[in-house]
Amino acid sequence: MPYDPSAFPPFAVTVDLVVLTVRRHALCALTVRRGEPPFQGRWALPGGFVRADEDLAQAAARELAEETGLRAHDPSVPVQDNGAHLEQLATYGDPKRDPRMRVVSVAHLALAPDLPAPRAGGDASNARWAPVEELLQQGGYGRDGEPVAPLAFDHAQILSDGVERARSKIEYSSLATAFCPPEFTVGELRRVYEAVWGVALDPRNFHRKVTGTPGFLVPTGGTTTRQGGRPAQLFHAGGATLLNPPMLRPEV
Amino acid sequence: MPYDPSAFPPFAVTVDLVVLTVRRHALCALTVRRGEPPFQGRWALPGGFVRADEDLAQAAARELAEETGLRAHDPSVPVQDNGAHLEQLATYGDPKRDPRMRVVSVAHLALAPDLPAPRAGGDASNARWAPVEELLQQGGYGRDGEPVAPLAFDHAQILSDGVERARSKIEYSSLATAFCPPEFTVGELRRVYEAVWGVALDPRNFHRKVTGTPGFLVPTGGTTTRQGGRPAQLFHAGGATLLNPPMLRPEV
DNA sequence: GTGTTTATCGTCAAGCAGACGACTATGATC
DNA sequence: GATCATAGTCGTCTGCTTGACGATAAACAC
Repeated sequence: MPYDPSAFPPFAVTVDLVVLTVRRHALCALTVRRGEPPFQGRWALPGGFVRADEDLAQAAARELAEETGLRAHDPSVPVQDNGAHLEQLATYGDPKRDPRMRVVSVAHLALAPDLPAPRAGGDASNARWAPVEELLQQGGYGRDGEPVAPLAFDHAQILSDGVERARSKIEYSSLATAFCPPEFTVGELRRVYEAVWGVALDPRNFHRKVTGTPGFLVPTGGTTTRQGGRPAQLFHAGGATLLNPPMLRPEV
Repeated sequence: MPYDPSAFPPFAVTVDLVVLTVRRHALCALTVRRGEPPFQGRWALPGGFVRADEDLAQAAARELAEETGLRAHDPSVPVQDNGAHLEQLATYGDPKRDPRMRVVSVAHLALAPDLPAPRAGGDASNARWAPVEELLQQGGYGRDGEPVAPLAFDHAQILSDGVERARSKIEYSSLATAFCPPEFTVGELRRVYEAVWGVALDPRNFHRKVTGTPGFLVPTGGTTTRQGGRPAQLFHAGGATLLNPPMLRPEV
C-alpha cells in the first residue's frame, strides 16, 4: 500500500445523530426539516460536517448540543446528571448516498430523557420528535392520516440501526436509565422498556429483577405519586453498567 | 446547517482490518510490516484507502482479499463456505491519529478459519499472524524474548476493540463457527471459545449447550479422529445466527 | 491388555424466569 | 366517609438452565 496523496479521492466526513427519547409511551427520534436540496422539505436526522480540528466524538457532542442543548455524558462518570448518553453507532459511505458528492457519515446514537421542546439551531418549527414507528414505516400514514414521507438520504437505515442498537443494548446494560430523569421509579423504568421494546412486561417480575440486581438501582429515600396510585420509591442509576444476567426481551 | 462545499476540510478515508483467527490455541491477528514512514518497520493492521467508487464494505472486502485471499462472506448466505465473516467495527478519526494528514479510518472486523501462510500483496515476509496477547501488551516481551514494539498509529486501540467485539459476540451468536473449517467437531468449536476467551470450559456442559440449541449445529453424518481419542461427530454451522439463551462467559 | 485421550450421556442441586395471587397506599368518585 | 380505580410491592410455585461432576465409549500408543 504505497502512500500517494493523489491516489485517494476527496471525502467529506459528517456526523449524523440518532437521538432517541421516550415520550407518551412511544420511542421517539429527533428529526429536522431540510431547508435546501436535495430532499428539501423532507425530515432528516440532525448532523453536520466534522471540523478540521475535531474528533468524531467531539463533533457528535457539538451537534447534539446545538440541536438539543444537551451535554454529552462523560462515560467515566455515573449517569446521574441530565447529560445524554452518546456513543458511536456505525459509518455509512455508499458512494451514491449523497447525490452532491462523496460523503461518509459517522452516525452516533444518543439517548436522552424526555426533553422540553427541541430546537434546531434556535428554529423549533424545523425540529420535532417523531415516533420511530411512524418514521420507519415505508409509504404509510401517520397518526394524523397524512402520508409519511420517508427520511432523507439513507437516514431511515441509520435510524433503524440506531433503534435496533438501543433495543438490544438495554437488555444487557443499564442504559435504559439514560431515558429517565435523574430520579425515577421502578414503574417509570419499566415503561421505558415497554416503549423501547413495544411489549408489556409483568410489573412484579420486572420489579424483582431490577431491584434484585446489585448496583443497578440506588434508592434515594424519596417517594413520588406522580404516576398516580400508591407512592413509589425513587431511585437513581447505580454504578453498574452491565446487567448480568441480562433483562430478557420477551419473544414476539 | 447550510451546505457550503468550502466549509469542510479535506479528509482521507481508509479501511483498516482486524483479521482474527485461532492458531495453536491462541487468538491471533493479521499484521503487516510498514514499509515507509511514519512508523516504518513497525507492525500495523492491514488497510488502505477507500476508492472513489467503492462502498466501505466493498473496500474492506477488497483489502481482505488482497491480504489473505479470503472472500468476504455474504451475510445472507449461511456460513458453510470458507468465506470469512466481515463486519464493520468502528470508525477512528482523531485529528492527530496520522501525523501526515487528516485520516478517518473505518475499521472492520474479519473472522477466519486457520489459514495457510498470509500474504501481504504477495510478500509473505511482511505479514504474519501474531497472538493478540502479545500485540496488546504494552512494552512487554514476545515469546522469543524480543521486546515488542507497539502497533503503529492507534492500531492497538482498534485491535483491542475488535478483540472485545469478537469476545462478546460469540456469546450470543453462532459467530464462533466462522473460526472453524466448514466441518468441525464440538471439541474444535469448544477450543475456539477457549482460545478467544482465554478460559477453560467444561466439555460436557459445552457439548450439551451447543447440541441442545436448535439450528446451531447440523450433523454431517461423518466423524473424525483428527484430535485423537474417540471419534467425534462432524457438524457444520446451522442457520441459526442468534444464540438464545446465550453462551455464558465464565467470570474471571 | 493397559493407559491415555477425547467424546458423549446422565445426574443432581442451585438459581432464575414466567405466571400469578395477595396486600398496600394513594387519589377520585359517590 | 365508603367505595373504587390505580399503581406499587411482596410472595409462591413451577419449569428450565446452568455448573459441577460421575460414568461410559471409542479410538491410539505402548
